[in-house]
Amino acid sequence: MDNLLKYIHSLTLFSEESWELLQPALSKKQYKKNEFLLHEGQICNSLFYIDSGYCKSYYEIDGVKKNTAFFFENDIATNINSFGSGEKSEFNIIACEPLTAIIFDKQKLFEAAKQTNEIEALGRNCIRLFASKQEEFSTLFKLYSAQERLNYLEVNHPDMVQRVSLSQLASFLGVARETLSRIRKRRTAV
Amino acid sequence: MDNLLKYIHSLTLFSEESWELLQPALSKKQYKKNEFLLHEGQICNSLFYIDSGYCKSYYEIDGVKKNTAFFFENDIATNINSFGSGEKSEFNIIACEPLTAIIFDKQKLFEAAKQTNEIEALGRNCIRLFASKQEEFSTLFKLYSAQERLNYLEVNHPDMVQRVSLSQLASFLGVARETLSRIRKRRTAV
DNA sequence: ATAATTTTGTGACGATTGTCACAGGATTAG
DNA sequence: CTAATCCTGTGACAATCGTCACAAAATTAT
Repeated sequence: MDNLLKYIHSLTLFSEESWELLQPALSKKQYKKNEFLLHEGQICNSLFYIDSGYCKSYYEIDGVKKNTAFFFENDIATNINSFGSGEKSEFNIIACEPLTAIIFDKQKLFEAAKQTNEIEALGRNCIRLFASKQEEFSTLFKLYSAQERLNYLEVNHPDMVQRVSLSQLASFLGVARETLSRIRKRRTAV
Repeated sequence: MDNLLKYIHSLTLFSEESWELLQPALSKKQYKKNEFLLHEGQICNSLFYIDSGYCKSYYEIDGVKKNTAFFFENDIATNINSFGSGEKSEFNIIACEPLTAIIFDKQKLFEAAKQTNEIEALGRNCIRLFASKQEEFSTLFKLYSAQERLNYLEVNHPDMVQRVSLSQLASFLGVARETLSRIRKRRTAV
């Protein structure tokens, strides 16, 4: 739980008492590679703090998998829409490596948040960070070409480019695997 | 303020007392067409509830304006990253029509939220909705081609397609104006 | 009402991308 | 270690898209 506590302190003021009150809402879980954190059709009642390993979210449309996000250590993974509205998830979240997550249970988190303002603020900050991240990647597509998007990732998220395979990254960047391979070739040639 | 109150009630439980407590954080403002709600370089200390009219967010890169979002009646417009972190905004929000907004002041909203859980829940819900919307549009680019994206907007956001001019919409969809014109031609021909 | 400005449509052409196909390299399982 | 599987690179070709240019249409200002 050390990483999580550091993460929380980086976000907001958090007393030891709040930390104690938060405990009932938390549970640690190990996932094998290719194990689902969230399955299409499920309702998402959790925030997944990624302690080690990484996972991705993807839609499956006509049998084709399309990656929409990657979540690494110190990220919160969730389906924010399903989590908030109680609707079924339209996408999957799956471990790409052996993964350890600390799971925030929605119901228990809300109960804990009633008891102290700090937990409430934590929840709000997590959602806000999540929204910022979505905004960042959403913007990428409107501002930049495929080549510039790769460039952006290499500068701003080098870990992603290093850890995620080309095929998987291509899907996230919204281009064909072959295209990304050629973009990379063009770039390194320059 | 009628519209806002309805909007709030659609989101969360809200007593008359909370409504009273919220008032100091609210102010109504009229914007002319092409007036800025938020300017690049400013820190965003507001949530803008759009009462009437609509606005857009856009980046200006090398003199070229790129639209990243449109906000219509009953939407909340803001720079969620700047609002949360206090960093300067990298983009603008500008009225596309004469516009009436009800502005939530960050500082006063936080003070009000300390007094009642309902206001706190309202703030959280606004941010969550905002995150959902970002996620929705972010996903569009990873799942669909330009033509399919237009299709999606026509089905799921017909108001946007109707009210926003082709050139402006093209920028939002990440394609050239000419391309969108041709896509539309192709589609109506079928 | 008229002029000025903005928006849209379209042709031409080169650049980029998607798709199919296949081969070589890397990784994983047994 | 060997076989099977997955991942990556590349050629060919068609489809799509961006850019430039200009004219027509629509909107706005005077």
